[in-house]
Amino acid sequence: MNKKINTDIEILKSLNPEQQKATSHINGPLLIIAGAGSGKTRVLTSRVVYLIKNNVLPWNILALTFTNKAAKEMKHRIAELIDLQSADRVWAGTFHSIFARILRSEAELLGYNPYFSIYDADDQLSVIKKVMDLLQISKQQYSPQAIRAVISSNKNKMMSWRDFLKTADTPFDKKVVEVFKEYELYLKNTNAMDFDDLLLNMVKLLSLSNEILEKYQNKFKYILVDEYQDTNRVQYHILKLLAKAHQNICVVGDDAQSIYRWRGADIRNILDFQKDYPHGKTIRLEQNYRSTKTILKASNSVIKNNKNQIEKALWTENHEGDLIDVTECEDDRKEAEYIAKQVMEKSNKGLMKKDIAVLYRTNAQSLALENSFRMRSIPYVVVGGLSFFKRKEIKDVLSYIKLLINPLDNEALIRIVNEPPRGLGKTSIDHLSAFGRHKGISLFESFEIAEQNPNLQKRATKASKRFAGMINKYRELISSTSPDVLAKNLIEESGLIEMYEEISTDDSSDRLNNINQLLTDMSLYFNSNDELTLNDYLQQTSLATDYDEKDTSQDKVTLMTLHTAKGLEYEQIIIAGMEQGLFPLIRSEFSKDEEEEERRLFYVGLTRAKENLLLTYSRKRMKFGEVSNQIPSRFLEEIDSELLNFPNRRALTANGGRNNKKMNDFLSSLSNKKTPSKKNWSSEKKSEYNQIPQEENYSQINPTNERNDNAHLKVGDKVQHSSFGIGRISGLKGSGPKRQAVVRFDTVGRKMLMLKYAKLKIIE
DNA sequence: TAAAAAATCGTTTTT
DNA sequence: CGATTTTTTA
Repeated sequence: MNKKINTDIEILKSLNPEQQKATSHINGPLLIIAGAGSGKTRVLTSRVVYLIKNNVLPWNILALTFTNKAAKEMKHRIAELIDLQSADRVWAGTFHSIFARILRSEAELLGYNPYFSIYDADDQLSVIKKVMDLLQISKQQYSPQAIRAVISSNKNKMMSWRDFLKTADTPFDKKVVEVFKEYELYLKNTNAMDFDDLLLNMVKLLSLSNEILEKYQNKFKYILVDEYQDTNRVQYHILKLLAKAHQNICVVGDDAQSIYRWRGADIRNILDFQKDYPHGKTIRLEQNYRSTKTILKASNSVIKNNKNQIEKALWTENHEGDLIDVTECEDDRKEAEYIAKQVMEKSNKGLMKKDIAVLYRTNAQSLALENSFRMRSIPYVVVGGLSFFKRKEIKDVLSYIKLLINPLDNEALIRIVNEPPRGLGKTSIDHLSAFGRHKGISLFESFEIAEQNPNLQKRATKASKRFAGMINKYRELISSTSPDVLAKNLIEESGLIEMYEEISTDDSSDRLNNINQLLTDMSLYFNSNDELTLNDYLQQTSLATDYDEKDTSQDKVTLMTLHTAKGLEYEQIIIAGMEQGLFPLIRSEFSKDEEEEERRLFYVGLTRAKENLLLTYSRKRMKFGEVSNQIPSRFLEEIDSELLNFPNRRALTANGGRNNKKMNDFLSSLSNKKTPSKKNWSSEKKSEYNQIPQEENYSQINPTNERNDNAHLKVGDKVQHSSFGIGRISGLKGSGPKRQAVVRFDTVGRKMLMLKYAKLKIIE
C-alpha cells in the first residue's frame, strides 16, 4: 500500500482545484456542496482512494450511498485505482444494507435473533391490516395505507407510539396510535424489522452502552455520505453518534436536488452541518462538466423560482448546445408515439439507444411508452416499477425460505400456507392463530400441534400437520445441504411449480419463468462463495432494487421515473407528461413546499441531460379510465423562452387550453353520448385548474336527464354519511353519475365521495 | 373451501 | 381502466 503514496499526485492531477481540496482533506468534518454534474461521485471515490493511500485502513472507512448500485460502482472504481482486496474491505453500501448487516451480528443485544426478517412496505401493510382486524378497527373507515404512512413518518422522526400519543388529537390519529402500538409488538414477536427499524435500531444499539458506541466509532474512523440532502433525521442521529469521537465525517449533497422530503428527508441535516461541526470545512463544487450551456441555463432559470435554497452559481465550460425541444401532443398515446419516433430518428442519426432515457413523474405513465416502443420494436428497459423481488410468485418462493429461516415470521407463513391451495383457508388460519394466542405459542407451533386444537376440522388438522412437517423436514436439512439445492427441493415439494404448470396460461408461464430465474440466480449466488447462507441471500434480496441490476451492455432505451434518474446522466433526456397536475403533481397545488420539491425534481430531470433535452406534454390524457383535458405544466413557462424550440408556445401564453375548455367539454360530451354507458359526461378531473365555476359550466350543457338525488348539494352544506358521520362539503366536481363531493368529516377528515354511492343526507 | 362474480378502490415518488 | 377486495354461489 505504501509504495503507492507517491502516486497521490496522479489522483489529484485530473481534478480541478476545489475537487482537489475536497479529495485531499483527511481529518475533520467536511461539507461538500456539489452542484449537479460537478463530479461529486468522482470526488467521493478519489477521497476514499486518497485516504487509503495515506494509510487509512480500508475497513475503517464507512461510505454510505443512496443505492446499492452506487456503492458497487464506487467499490469498482476503488478496485481499479488500488486493488480489489482493499476495495472489498471498505464498508460501502446503503444505510439500510450496512446497518442490517451490523444488526444481524448484534441482534441479541436488542432482543431480536440474528435471523430476523426484513419487511418491506407491502409486508408492513399486510401486518397493519391484520392488526386492524385484531383491534376491530374498520379498514373501510380508516385507510390502512394512510395509517402505514403515518406510522412510518413517525418512525422517520424518531417518534414512538408513546410520543405520538401525546400529540394525537383527531380520532384518526388516536386509531393510529392503537395500531402503531400493536404493530410494533407484532413485529417484535415475529422477529421482524421494517425498513425504518433498520435505522432506528441502529440508534438504539449505539445508545446501549459506551462500549458498543466506541466499538463502532473505532470501526468507522472515516465516514463519507453521498446524497446527504436526502437523509432523514434518524440517519442524521446515527451519523452524529458515530462521528462524535473522531469527527472525520465528510458529507456530499446538493440541496437543489433534495427530492425525498416526503419520505422523511430533512433539509436541516445539510443546513445544520456547520452548526454541528463548527470547525468543519465547506467546499463548493460549482463547475458542471456534464451539460451544455443551454441546459444549464434552463435548469438555473427553473430552480431560481424556489425560495428555499442555498445560493450557488453553477457554470460550465461546455459548448452552447442545441435549444431544448418542447412538443405538444394530442393525447398520451400520440405522445408516446411521438417519443418513439424521435428515438428512432436520433438513433438513425447515430445516437446509441442506451444514451437515451425517457423520464416521467408516475410509474403508470410507462405503459403507453412501452406499448409504442414495442410497436416499433425499439429495445427498451423499464427501471423500477414493479421490481422482480416484489412480484407475487417471487415473494411466495422467498417466503418459503423466510419461514425456514425465521419460524416466527407469520407474514411469510400466512402468505404461503395456502399457496398452492392446501385446504387451509381463512377460517382454519383464524382458528390456528386464536389457538396460538391462547396457548402463548407462535402460529407455526400451533400448526405443529394442530391435533390439540378443538375448533379445527379434521381435514384442516391433517393439512396443518402436513405443512408443518414439510417445513420442519427442510429446516433440519439446512446444515447438511447446500442452500440452493435445499431451496429448489423445498419449492418443488411445495407444489408451487406444479400449480403454475397446471394453470398454463400466459400469465402463469411468466410466473413459472420468474421462479426458475430466481432459482438459477440462487445457484449462481451460492456457487460464487460457499460461505454464503440462505440468510445472506434473503438479506440481499429484501434490500435489493431492480435498479441495482441495470445492464449497460445492451443498447436499450431506459424508461424510469424522475426519482429513479437521480445520480444518472444521458446524452438525450426526454421528459414526458409536462402537464399541470401531473408534473407538478396535483397535490403540490396546495402547498408551497411540495411545489418546491416538484420543482427540484424537474431540476434533477433537466440536469441529467448532457447534450439534448426534449419535453413533451399532452392535451388529453387517459386517467382513471377516462379522458381528462390537460394544461401544459407551469414549469415550462419558467424556462427562458430563448432557450426553447417550442412551436406551440402560444398555447401557454394565449391560454388556449382554458379558453377552449368549455367548447372541448361540450364536444367531448357529445361524442361520448353515442355510447350509452355510464360514462356519458366526460368528468372534470382537472377542475381545480379551470377558472370557470364548475356547477354553472355544467348545468348549462348538461340536460338533467340523470336522476340524481344529490343534485342540489352546495359547497358549505352540512351532510350526514352512513359510516363517516357528519361533515361539511368543501368542494364539488364532476357531473352526472361521476359527480363527486369533497367532504370534511368531523371524525375521519377529508374524503372524496362519489355522490352516486355516498347517499349523503343534508342536515342544514 | 374455492372459484366465480360483483363491488370498490385508487395514483406520486422508494431505501 | 385495472387491480384488489368482498360477496355469492357451488
